[in-house]
Amino acid sequence: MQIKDLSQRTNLSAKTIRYYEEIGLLPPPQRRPNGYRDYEETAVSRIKLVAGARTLGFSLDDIGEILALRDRREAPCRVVLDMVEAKAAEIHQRIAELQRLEVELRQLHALGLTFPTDDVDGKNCVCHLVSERAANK
Amino acid sequence: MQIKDLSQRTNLSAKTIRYYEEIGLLPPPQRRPNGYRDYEETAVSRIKLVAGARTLGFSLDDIGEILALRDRREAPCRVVLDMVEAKAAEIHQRIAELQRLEVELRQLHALGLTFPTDDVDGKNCVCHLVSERAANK
DNA sequence: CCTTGACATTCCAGCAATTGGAAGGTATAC
DNA sequence: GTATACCTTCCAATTGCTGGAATGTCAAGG
Repeated sequence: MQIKDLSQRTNLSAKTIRYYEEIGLLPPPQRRPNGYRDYEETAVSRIKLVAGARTLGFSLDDIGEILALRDRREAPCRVVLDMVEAKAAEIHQRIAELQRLEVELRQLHALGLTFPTDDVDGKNCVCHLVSERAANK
Repeated sequence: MQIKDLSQRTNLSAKTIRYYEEIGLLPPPQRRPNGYRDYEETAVSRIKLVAGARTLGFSLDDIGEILALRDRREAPCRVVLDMVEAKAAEIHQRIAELQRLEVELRQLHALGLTFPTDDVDGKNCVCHLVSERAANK
């Protein structure tokens, strides 16, 4: 299987697949006499695991850990389960932060509307409000 | 004013301030005879604007735009107001994405718990579920 | 006078996860 | 022979810093 085929079957670009190989996530495949990479069927499932984990928000580092377990013939399921839980918690927290930020932006916008919009020095407009944030936070 | 003083008054590291200068967000300050940067009072408000905008989630590119307006003596308030609104919308969308992701992670975790945790080949455990995501999304 | 410490300077490298492009080789069809 | 669609490697860019190395400056204290 050429890299293009693998790419199509996993929805990852050939570029990305080569990159994963470079950083050690994928074992270097056999090469054809012409130097082309020649993948076996097993590469598909390995990459699918990587791609699936990526879309769930896991870092390549995390994924490397999972694959390392599998390569040592230890079942990674327990670890993956824990990681999934941790990632959910992490995202939960990230959401909370972003929600706070959104509220703040909306408030800033509302307040900014009550100010003139032609204040070059920013002494009395939304820009001033932005500047003042630095000190308060 | 030395860079350290400026750093303390803006809560940005000296490293960061130098970096901002390097990418053109801050004008190169005067130098003392010994080569040290010597800032004027105006630098404080400029950096505060940058820092405030950063904590609101704006990119340095966005901020560069704002500062460019100000430097041309055009009031940036209108533009900033629009940017604030756009950023709020952007974050709103990001939150929605993350919420979908969190739900998915929680569901995956719940489902994964019903599977054995000692499946090395990943044929029947949470790992398999992760792999399958790639094809479906 | 010398040393110590806290400043300052520049430049180089690295993080994460790709992506883009250049420069070149190869395989297949027409 | 040539067009095209692959393939290869390597280098650079993205974003926003941060760390470290190597070096210079300045003030205080013994």
